[in-house]
Amino acid sequence: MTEETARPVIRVLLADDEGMIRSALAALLRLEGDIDVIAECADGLQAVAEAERLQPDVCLLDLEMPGLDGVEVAERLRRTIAARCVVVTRHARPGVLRRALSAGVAGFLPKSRDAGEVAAVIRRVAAGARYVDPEIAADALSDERCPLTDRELDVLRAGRRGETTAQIARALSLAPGTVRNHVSAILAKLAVDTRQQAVLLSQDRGWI
Amino acid sequence: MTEETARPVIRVLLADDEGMIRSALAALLRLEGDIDVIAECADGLQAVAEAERLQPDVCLLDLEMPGLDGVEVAERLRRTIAARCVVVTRHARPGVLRRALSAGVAGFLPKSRDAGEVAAVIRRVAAGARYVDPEIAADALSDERCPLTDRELDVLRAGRRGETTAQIARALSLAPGTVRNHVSAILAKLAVDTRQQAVLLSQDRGWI
DNA sequence: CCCCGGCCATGACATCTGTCACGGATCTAG
DNA sequence: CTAGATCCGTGACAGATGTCATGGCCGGGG
Repeated sequence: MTEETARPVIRVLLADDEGMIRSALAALLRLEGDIDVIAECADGLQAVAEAERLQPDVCLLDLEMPGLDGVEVAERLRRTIAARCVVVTRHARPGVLRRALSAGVAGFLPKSRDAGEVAAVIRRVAAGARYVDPEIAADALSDERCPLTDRELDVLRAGRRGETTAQIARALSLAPGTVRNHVSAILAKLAVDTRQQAVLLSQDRGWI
Repeated sequence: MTEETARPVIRVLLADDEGMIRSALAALLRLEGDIDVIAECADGLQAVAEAERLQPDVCLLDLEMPGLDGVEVAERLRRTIAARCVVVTRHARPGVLRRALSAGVAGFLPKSRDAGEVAAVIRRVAAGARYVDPEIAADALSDERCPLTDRELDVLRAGRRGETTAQIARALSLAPGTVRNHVSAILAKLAVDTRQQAVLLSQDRGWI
């Protein structure tokens, strides 16, 4: 980089629970002259803490992390620091993208893309632009929004591990019959036959 | 590398369905003087075809791939070419390790490890040694084997997406009552309450 | 040989789950 | 205010699921 003033070093925080990809991305980014990886985090809470401490220019956040996921991290950081966030995800679905954008995320990149693109996206985002993967963006335009009501999503979430009706009812302080009713509505709306299929479909779409 | 004769270049085939980690690993490995990435594959079938065509020294295989998974690829290659295989996985469970070792895999590395270790493992494996992640190996020694019978595993697999009893019965050419009986045995053995919990537990343990 | 243990398969029965019709609460539009 | 729409909560009913007892089939000992 010959023009340090025109292109100052971009300070990047990296968060991904998968050690191999985290370290690989960090190594590749460090090869770029204008990018400085100042922190590597393995979960969402750590990412928030380090970001608030170090005030990076850009946060590169994996979506799937224990504790807080990438979008939740971005949402918290929006209120406390000025960093711009890029969310990277394995399962890039329109629902997830919508969630990310409404959390103020500046970049959205599926892990199916080449690692070489990451540096380019970081530069664009650091320069104030937004970047959304074109393919996902196209999908998001012509897709169906989640047809489930809030309470139905609660029920689905409470039963996503195969919990029994009685357990869900206890967790949400409802009568078992009410839970069954919600489940019934969910199955009808999603046009599937069992709870498990409803859970899989909703996870696939990024609704839960 | 000053001694090319003592350390000839290791020809590596790389297979991972996640483009970002595949390209990142390829880029890092190419920085090593003694490693040559000769192929990058996105799924198991492609990996088998390319391996048989190019005869690599080492195959670095992701476990989770569409089509054939990493262990299945290793199993096929064992009979056709001399390449040694390293399996890399996100969910490193004792059951998976056992499956991998009985397929003749020479190296086993979870994705929680640092990307820098990959090159070292490739060198050791290429030199004829075996490498198994010490942490997983320790787990594998003191663990419980799958208590389910073959037929019970069939039923579990056939119902892993939330299929209905009737659908499972049709898929396996059984009476619905028989399927319910197997399911009942599964739930008792795994000490869980629903099919979905049984599926999740078994996937977690690497049994299906 | 016969018995035993494991696995697979089946039908009857009890329980759980999904469906339906209903009432109450809240919000919006007219 | 009232009508309509939407969502939440509930109980009664039918059908699917899980449990149990039973029998056939094989392979390994006594």
